[in-house]
Amino acid sequence: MTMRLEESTEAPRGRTPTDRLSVRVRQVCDAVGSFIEYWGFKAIHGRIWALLALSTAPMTQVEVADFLDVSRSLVSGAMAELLEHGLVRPTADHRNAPYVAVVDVWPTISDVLRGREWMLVESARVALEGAIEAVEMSSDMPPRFAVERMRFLLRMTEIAQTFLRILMNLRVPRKLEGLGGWLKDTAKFLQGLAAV
Amino acid sequence: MTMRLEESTEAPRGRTPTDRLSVRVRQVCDAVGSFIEYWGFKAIHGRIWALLALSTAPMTQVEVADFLDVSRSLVSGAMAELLEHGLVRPTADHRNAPYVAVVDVWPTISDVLRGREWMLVESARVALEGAIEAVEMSSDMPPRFAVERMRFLLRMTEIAQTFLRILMNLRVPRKLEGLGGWLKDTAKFLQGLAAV
DNA sequence: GCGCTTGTTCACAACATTGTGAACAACATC
DNA sequence: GATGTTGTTCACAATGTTGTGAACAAGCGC
Repeated sequence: MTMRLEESTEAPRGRTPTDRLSVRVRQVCDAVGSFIEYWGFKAIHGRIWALLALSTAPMTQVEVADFLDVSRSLVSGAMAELLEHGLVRPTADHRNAPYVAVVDVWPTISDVLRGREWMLVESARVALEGAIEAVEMSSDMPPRFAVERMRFLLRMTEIAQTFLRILMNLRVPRKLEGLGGWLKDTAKFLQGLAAV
Repeated sequence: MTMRLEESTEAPRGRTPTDRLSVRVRQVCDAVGSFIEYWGFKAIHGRIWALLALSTAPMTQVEVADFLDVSRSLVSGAMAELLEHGLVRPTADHRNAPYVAVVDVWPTISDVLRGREWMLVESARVALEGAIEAVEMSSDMPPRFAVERMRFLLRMTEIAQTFLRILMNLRVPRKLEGLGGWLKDTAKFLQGLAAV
């Protein structure tokens, strides 16, 4: 992963707007891009989504490409993927309809957790089960591998799966006021745990 | 990120052990590697750590390289980084002391959260503040960018920081029994939230 | 139809990442 | 010391990722 925290000082290529506000907005897009990149998407997805989320009007791919100073081909591909994930929506169903951001991103995060994280934990769990079985078969003396360590890790994968299952079913409040209370409860609870 | 869920069927290069148990253990190492790769480390880190964690005896770099079927140079570099992160420990302080895994990985996870995630959120927050200021300066009519959207996102970054702060101070129980109760409490709480 | 804009596709360039092998340095043992 | 083993470093190959530009397709307005 490349950390792109510094803003770019390169000369813009063409119709890229350079007024104070646009520059600031582009910085936000870059920051969201870096953030989202860390979570398994590509930076360009976050940049496009952030721009659409901040724009008052729907935007075409050309407008997005110009604003973000990237090629139209890059926007085209990324937009198709955003659409697939339901993170972006065309404002009509004809070809050239401009796009808006879908602000409620939780369903997508939930999908990502289900799709990737679950698979990773599950394959670790299966591998551990296989290894435990193999240890019990073998009659190494002295034993090369610690079966109780394996059982510990196996238990950890099961715990992780429990967590993921719960997270996947979690309903995060959509509105900010609801979220505030939700956050407060959760924070208080976690702080209690921190004191253990 | 490359998903390496299938096990390798290539012919081993040299002294790589191929008995049933070793193959299973190697599968576990690969699974842990894939998992940890997703969390911002390299797969090789996870593989080495898992191997040391499962091994009953401390291992030298050569033994690790042979078992995992990779070059010594790769192990050397990765081991240095693991040491730096405190995920691995030499069993003595002379040069050729074999290594063992540090099982308590929470401090490192905490460091990662502080180091990367915090920076990412913080730079987004700063960028948003800048953009909000720029909007208030400008007198666009009609406005091109939605300042209330920005405020919403700003609030989200602050919430994320609250969470991260709490997580960073969190004490996760070291022992499995303690962890069981901890997990149970947390799960119950989260399930409560899910019902909101 | 014709021109113009928009979106898509694809081959490729630029770059980053991961792992290798060979040369070397640091030790241990004889 | 000589010898062998272990760990480190570095230039590099192999591969993957990200973004480009040009060619093309699909619409829209005339």
